[in-house]
Amino acid sequence: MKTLELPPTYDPSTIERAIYQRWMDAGVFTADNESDRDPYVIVIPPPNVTDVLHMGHGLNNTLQDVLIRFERMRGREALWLPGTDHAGIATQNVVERMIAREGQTRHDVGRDAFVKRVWSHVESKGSIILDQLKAIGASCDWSRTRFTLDEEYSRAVIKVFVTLYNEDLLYRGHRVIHWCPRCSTSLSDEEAEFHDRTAQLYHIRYRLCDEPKRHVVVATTQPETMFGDVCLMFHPEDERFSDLKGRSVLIPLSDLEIPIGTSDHVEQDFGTGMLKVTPAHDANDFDIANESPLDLDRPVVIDEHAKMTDIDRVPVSLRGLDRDEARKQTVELLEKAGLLERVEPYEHRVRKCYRCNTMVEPFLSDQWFVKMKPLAAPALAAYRQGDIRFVPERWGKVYENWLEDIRDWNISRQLWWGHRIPAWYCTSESCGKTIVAESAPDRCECGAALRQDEDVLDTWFSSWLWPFATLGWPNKTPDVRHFYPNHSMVTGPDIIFFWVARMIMSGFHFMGEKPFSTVYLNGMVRDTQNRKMSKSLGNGIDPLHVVERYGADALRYTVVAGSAAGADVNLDPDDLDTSFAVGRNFANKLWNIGRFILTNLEKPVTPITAIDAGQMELADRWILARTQRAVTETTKALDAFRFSETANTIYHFLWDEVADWYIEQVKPRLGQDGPSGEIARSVLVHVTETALKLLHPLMPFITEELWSHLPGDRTALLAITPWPVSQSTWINQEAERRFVTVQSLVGAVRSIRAEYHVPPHALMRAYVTPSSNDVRDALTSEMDTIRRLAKLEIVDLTGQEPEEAGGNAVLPNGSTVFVPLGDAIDVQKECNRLSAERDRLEAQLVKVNAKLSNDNFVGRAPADVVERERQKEKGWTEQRDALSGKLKSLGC
RNA sequence: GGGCGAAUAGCUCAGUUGGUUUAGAGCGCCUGCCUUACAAGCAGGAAGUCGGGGGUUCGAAUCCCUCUUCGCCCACCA
Repeated sequence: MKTLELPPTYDPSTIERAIYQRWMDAGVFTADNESDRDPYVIVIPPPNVTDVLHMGHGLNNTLQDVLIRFERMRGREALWLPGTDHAGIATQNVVERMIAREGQTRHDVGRDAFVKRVWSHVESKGSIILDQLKAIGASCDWSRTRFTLDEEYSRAVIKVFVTLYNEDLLYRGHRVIHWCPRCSTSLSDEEAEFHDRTAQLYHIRYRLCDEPKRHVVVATTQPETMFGDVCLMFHPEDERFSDLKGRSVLIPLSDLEIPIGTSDHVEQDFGTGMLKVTPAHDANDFDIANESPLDLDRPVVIDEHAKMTDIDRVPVSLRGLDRDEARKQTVELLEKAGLLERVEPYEHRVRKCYRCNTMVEPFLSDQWFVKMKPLAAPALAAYRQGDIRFVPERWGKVYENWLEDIRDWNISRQLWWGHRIPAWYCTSESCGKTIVAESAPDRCECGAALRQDEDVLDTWFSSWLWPFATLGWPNKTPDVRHFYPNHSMVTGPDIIFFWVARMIMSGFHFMGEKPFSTVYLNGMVRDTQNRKMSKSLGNGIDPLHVVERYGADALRYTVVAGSAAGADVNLDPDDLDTSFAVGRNFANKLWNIGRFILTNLEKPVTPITAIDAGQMELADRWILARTQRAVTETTKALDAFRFSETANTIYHFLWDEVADWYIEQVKPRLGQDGPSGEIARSVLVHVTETALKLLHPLMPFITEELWSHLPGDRTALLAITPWPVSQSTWINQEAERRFVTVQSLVGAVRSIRAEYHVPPHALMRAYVTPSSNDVRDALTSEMDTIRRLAKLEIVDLTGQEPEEAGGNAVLPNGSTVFVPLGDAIDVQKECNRLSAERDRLEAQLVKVNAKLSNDNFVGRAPADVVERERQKEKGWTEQRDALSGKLKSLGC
């Protein structure tokens, strides 16, 4: 037996570190790929190496750890695979900002030196992230930690690129993509996020060449792109313009002649119904120009720095200007020339870079794309067949809609930090061959030298392989065989498109099987104003800070209890005491329960299995039954990903039932030598053990610590102790019912004492009229408990009440309680209370009577429902009659 | 333009397929207690026409319709 002494206050900081070390020393997090046990695998959504973790990670990783610890205790071979993401643009931006402070750009530093610089930054940040995960108790298998730019992982990424290319699912295309002028890279559709914005809609006059007095008005939000116009288009059925087809107009200011054509894509109702087509600066215009029978050029008038180009089409005074300045000056010039008809405010959406919030520019360039339609098909089918399930379900629809009209994925980025694209171009102009291969060939077949593509891959093009590349794929490793597919994926709904959907696609394509079967989408952590927590808003909460102040368990409990069914969790960054009070208080309560038990277990404890159930008291049978209910409910809730329900179930079991009732009941028994004491100690230890097991996935540190102090052999860690099974033999409805009677009697007496302000230490008498023999037996067997907890000297069960004034109450089962008050009673107050009570009962009786006299109800409702209503009616009638009697006796 | 979500006590939210609920919890509030595990505690208590309106049903916070207010996602009306 270990020490029975615990420090009076719970100090998480010292305990948590030591406990984590014990888990590591015992190797309980390390998964065995040769185990006979059923695997259970979660791969971590790899945090970006750029930043330290925030509260959102705190929530996300706590939920994963809850699942992993639960399944580990259940006997599965649990693997939680940790790692980090190189986060292409985000990380490159951070390091660029660092060297900008030194007055340099990445081009000054040079590619190799810059990448080296990023690596050293990443190595320092990456270890902080892993330490943070350990601090919140994450039971990851650290021996399998991965990074998306690891050598082995990179091989998988390159292999995937080459494979898709050879399968004709990946190609180099020339088209208009989203370009971030600040990051100077292309972006995928998902990376260019929409933002609402009020802009100006400029109505511009284009003069007709063959009829100079007449002009055509075109509405646009971007007049500066007009120099890149190649034609105007109207809808073929638009009669307003039917005479214009085949004629031509002059671009204002540059006086370049462009034709007028028709296209189905033009909306007749928008603007003037006439569209300016600027193929190099609008993806739709690019398509329209491609489809058009007209022979159209694609002039570029805005460059990669969002400045006007210096081609002939652009007026000299505008060349080299930034896009905003160019717009301003273009509008002024138009106004001067009398070519601006009007300007109106216009609500629309613009796309911004998801990393730096800069407005993206449509930009015509060569990029690599993945053909997504063929990859999406099996991913869609799997969802529709129910092979992959989303929790909460609604996110499945979001996933489905996206896959249904998925578009090709631009995967090349004009960055230096990332996986270099494995494509080489022949430097001989006459040959011009492109070679895609896993390793660099020396020369082109034609003998000329080769030049590797300068670009790197989208960071998501590596993370979409995470569920299997982390296991060693493309090698057929034991890990791949044993741990694929994974089981649950726990992440945020904001990356369903970026990551979840693409993982499912790559899983089917490269592994022939889904990567995981359940996707749990946790909510966002928000502040009191419902804003996302972010660095820029300064409303973030550092998980480490919370761990230092209140402990990891308090943090974990708080976020788990607050996250019902994927709902957002609100926390106040300015008031951590309040935000984490629930977890902190519960941890403290738990600690004190532990302290009480340990200081009261000086006598030997008999195993529960050796106890004669026939000698148990009512309270023992009751708490054992409640314990079994807690086991069943907790297991059910965890199986269904109902995290907050799990938290609530254990909380109320431990606090309301174990602490407030059972411990109070057994206090006098624990030190006794006879069977009553022996049983109390035994049951208390059993109940505590079970509660600690149930709570361990949520609050691993404090439960492990308390576990180690409990009597018995504690060499085995709680983390790998088998999950409690439901023992139906302990379920005892009779005991539960009877103990409720005891609870309600004690409660009723306490209530009467409080109402009449009876001094707390004054002993009183209670006269009870039991409504049945069952109630009488229950109260008789628990007489001592009732006397002690309700501070009574006499409990009279004869049903004979003395002729004096007193307070009374009716128990839920219809029994009545009368407590004489002597001089303390306030007759008027008591009369008011009783008549209010009777009125309430009358109202309820009216309702239930109506229900029961309704043939429809009696005939059609299930028999047990009807029976319940009858019982209600009976009980309430008795209560009402009893009250009437009381009122009369008080002379009201 | 489509789609989704939210609205329940002063605050933050539970309420799983309609019926073991006279709608719950935590915080806050009121009353009384430093009862030798815990004042981060104990006991008792007040507080809600479940956003408005209509419907289905024997029965609705729960299902349907509609309106109002907020939030999110998607979409080639420039």
